[in-house]
Amino acid sequence: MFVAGQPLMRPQGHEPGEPSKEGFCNTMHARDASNRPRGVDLIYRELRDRICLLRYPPGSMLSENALADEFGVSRTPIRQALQRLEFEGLVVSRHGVGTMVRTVDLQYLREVYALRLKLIDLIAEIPPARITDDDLELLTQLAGEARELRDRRDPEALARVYHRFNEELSLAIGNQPLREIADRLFWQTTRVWLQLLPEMTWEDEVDYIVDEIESVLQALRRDDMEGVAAVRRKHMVLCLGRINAYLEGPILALP
Amino acid sequence: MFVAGQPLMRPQGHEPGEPSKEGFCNTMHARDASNRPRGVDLIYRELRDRICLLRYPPGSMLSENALADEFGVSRTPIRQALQRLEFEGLVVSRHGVGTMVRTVDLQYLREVYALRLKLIDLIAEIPPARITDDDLELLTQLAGEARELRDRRDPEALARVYHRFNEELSLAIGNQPLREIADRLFWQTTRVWLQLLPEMTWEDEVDYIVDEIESVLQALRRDDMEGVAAVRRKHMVLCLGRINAYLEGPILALP
DNA sequence: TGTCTACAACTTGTATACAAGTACTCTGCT
DNA sequence: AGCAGAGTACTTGTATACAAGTTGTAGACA
Repeated sequence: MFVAGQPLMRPQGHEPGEPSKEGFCNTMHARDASNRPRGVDLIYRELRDRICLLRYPPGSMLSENALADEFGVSRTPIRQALQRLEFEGLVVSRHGVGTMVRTVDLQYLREVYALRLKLIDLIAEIPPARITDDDLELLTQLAGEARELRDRRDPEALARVYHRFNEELSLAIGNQPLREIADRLFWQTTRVWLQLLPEMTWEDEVDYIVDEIESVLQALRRDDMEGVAAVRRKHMVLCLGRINAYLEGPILALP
Repeated sequence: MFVAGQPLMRPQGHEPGEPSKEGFCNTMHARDASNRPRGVDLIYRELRDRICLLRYPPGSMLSENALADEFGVSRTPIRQALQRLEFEGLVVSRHGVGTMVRTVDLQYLREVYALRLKLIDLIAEIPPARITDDDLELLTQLAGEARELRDRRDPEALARVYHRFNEELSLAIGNQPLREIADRLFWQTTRVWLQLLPEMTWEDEVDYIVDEIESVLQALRRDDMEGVAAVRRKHMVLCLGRINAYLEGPILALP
């Protein structure tokens, strides 16, 4: 059945026999030479993006057969990607019925936002990973891309910018399990803002995002992680306020 | 490809078309009438227990074919369970080689423990779920079971008691995503203590656990969640101290 | 017309055959 | 002896056929 290996833990380094990779990740993602995801991971990311960019709105039915045809693979890898999306709460599968993009449960959304607010403080307390000049450069570029969208209403593009912004900030989290958690919670909630964006004033929303990116950028230049946390907290609360205004009941009762 | 459903989120309640279930869970687990897991979920839990009880020591190779034979199913459900275990960081699969129970990475372990210590405080801050008398009764019983093990050295049984203790406390976490996160982190770290238990003094370890359960019980009776957090924090730090004593470098540099 | 039933057309879940990859062994040569 | 290389016996990953389940619909019948 199983071969009893050395029952001791590995003192430091990497998995035995595993090729040395920078940024050893718990859930290792398959990547090719150019560090781009491939295989099942590529499918997973593509589907996640489609869901979180509302190309698959909540309630949509996803067909394993159709996806298999589109990606040129069999149902097996598709099912793996969908199973992962189900673990992360973005879809739900039922035998004989189909796989549906989950609608957002308000109670769950409240709890996720309450948790994310708390985690922002935690992230600031923990010594951050090193920020390179390239990272700051990318953030500057993202702020520019967002600003350019002010005169061209393109919600999906704006959402994509925000996703990249979040991805970049995630890299600064100096605690790997916390980073994984923060990412999961982000993807669980990011659809809601985009869903309500048509009801908002476009220019205001662009300005909010530009302000958030630039404020974070300034704080990062000062190595002021508490400042980053304050900015993110402020914008999250503001965003929640705007969301609350368009929902029947308030999403989050602030403490 | 997909049918555009109602693009609005569901105001409250449950998934449309989903049978009303108490304790709506994000990652819904298949259960039969008696609320016991079945199918893939049963296999997943069984394998997770075997790994965390060290019946599959770190470094062991798991054979999909052997597991399929043992559980009387094909490789497909086995692979689903293993994939989930891989998401949660307990095993690692490599094409052409096999599926190995992961050894514990010290750096990752440090980060998980640091995070768990922070989350304990968070759990206390959030309004808890209601504790029933049945829960208190179960905790009392668990303390008794642990006490009985003082004269019968049975590490696996003691670990099982502690797992049930943690499972019960998890139910008191009033924030569902936080509960899921705390559970995952628990299963990622619980092997380490058990692994080093043979080096410890058996009676002392039993006493520690009995003390933790009973102290938590007293705090719960007072509805003192901050007290529960204090007890858990204290015991986690103590446990870390004992672990540090038997490892080359300290696992966690306490702040 | 309303209702109940059987069926057909889907869906996801499972079993199985095959492809791809790795590691070890045994052989043959230097 | 030492070493290179083909081959073999495993492993996981993928494709496909089939089983199980659900839903809507057509049709018989009251």
